[in-house]
Amino acid sequence: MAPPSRPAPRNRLLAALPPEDLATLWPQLKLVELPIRRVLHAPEQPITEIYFPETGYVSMLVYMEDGDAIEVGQIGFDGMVGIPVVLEGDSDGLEAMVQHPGTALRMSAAALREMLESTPALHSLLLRYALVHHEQVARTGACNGRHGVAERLARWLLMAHDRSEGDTFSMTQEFMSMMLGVRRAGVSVAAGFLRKAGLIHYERGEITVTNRPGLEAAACECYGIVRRASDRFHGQQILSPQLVCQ
Amino acid sequence: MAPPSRPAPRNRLLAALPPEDLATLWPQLKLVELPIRRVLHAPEQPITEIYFPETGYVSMLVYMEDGDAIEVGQIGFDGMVGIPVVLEGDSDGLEAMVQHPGTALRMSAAALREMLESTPALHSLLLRYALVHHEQVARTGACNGRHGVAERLARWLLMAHDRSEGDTFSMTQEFMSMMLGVRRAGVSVAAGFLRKAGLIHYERGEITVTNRPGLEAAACECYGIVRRASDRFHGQQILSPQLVCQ
DNA sequence: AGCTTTTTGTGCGGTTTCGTACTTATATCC
DNA sequence: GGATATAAGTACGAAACCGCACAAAAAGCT
Repeated sequence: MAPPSRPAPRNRLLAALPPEDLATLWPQLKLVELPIRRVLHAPEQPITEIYFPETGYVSMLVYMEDGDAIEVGQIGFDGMVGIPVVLEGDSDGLEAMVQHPGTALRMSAAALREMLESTPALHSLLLRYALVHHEQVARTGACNGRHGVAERLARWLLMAHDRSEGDTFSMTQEFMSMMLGVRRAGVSVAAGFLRKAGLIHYERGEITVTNRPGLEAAACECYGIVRRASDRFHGQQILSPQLVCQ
Repeated sequence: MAPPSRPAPRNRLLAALPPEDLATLWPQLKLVELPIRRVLHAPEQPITEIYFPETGYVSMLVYMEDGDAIEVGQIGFDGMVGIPVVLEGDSDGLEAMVQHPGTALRMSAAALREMLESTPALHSLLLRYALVHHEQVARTGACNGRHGVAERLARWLLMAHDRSEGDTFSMTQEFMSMMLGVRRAGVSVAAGFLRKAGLIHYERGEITVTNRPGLEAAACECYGIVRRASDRFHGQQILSPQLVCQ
């Protein structure tokens, strides 16, 4: 787990940095594993490490009094985990939990704070990312209030697909029901609907997207809106095939 | 509408600035009216003016394809309208609409951008405010997904009460139903429930909070969580009576 | 092989909310 | 004063979702 060698990082924020800034940042970064369900940041706890995912992704969760949680955002290789540090805070009320295992480049929050002061391009980039993420959270919250389970499930699967490597990823219905804030039985019915329509295939925790355009049609508008905002931010860089729209 | 004379502003962000920074900022600020339903920022449109409300407050709204909207945040004298500018963006996907009329100190986005560079205390303050607001939006979104209409209405009334001057404010059920993203008939029933419980009184668009502790008990936990996060941010400054917890 | 655990499908009654519509009461306008 | 517009209460069938429970199938463990 020594500092990785020098090829361009998969993380799109790091990849968007000017080469000289990336070189300055590099010694601070350490390649770490993101094991499934690992909590990277707990609610109201000081954030000491920040993460730039390379593969896999992280869910931002709000916990309710009754112990139930609901997802309000996802962060994969398109973002960073630890936005409160960029906003000069120590913590926030959200939990950051690994949902799809993978790897990330990690650095200490203290080192990031220093870097932000000395590296204007990094500061600007992360602030603008914070804005894009804020839009994602706002839209997700609105979607929670107004769209049905099947539409939201389709949207959620598309978001997970975007941040996965292939068309298949591990995910139980129990987990999905937690993310969407609904009953597992509700997910079972909605997922059955999507499967009968030939959009997805799944079996004991392994989900495969078999018809992505169809899934996009089944999802609510919120998927496309958040996705386009993210694409606009990341600009016209070369994207992985499944991240290219339509 | 010339620059106002020099007493401490009601806006808590401005009031929290070091006096010398406030003095620098002052010439840029202009006292303006916030007429009800005025759209300060439209979705995806460049933000040219930012606002520090003194009285009244602004709703942050997400619009759906079908034209319906839902509120994801409120900004009153505890905040600023125009967070995307602080995050080095031009716009976001939200609409900022005046919900309770009042006044604000306004400045151009361009002037703010300059100030942010030359005034570290302002920059830091507004970034930390952006974080608090982000928490509010995240929690509101989670609340939309998991709590019922009556609980959310109680929460919403408390938030409106916090940002109003007295115990009475203007608000039709039609408007509330839009904010909560539910039917007007649903608000009618929920509001009737709160009235029968003696918590509020209302009549043709005039709502009065008659039992605030009772209303707090009727609301979901989300009110207190967001409120405490805001109080923590604003620190131990002297608060207006109705903003003091319990 | 036999047991346990995990994952998924399904059913059912109850509750909430929706969509829509109709009614009543109060302002406002001419 | 009468017409019109606005605000609010209510009703009712339909739909979505909940809580719960049980069954079946697959995977893992001893």
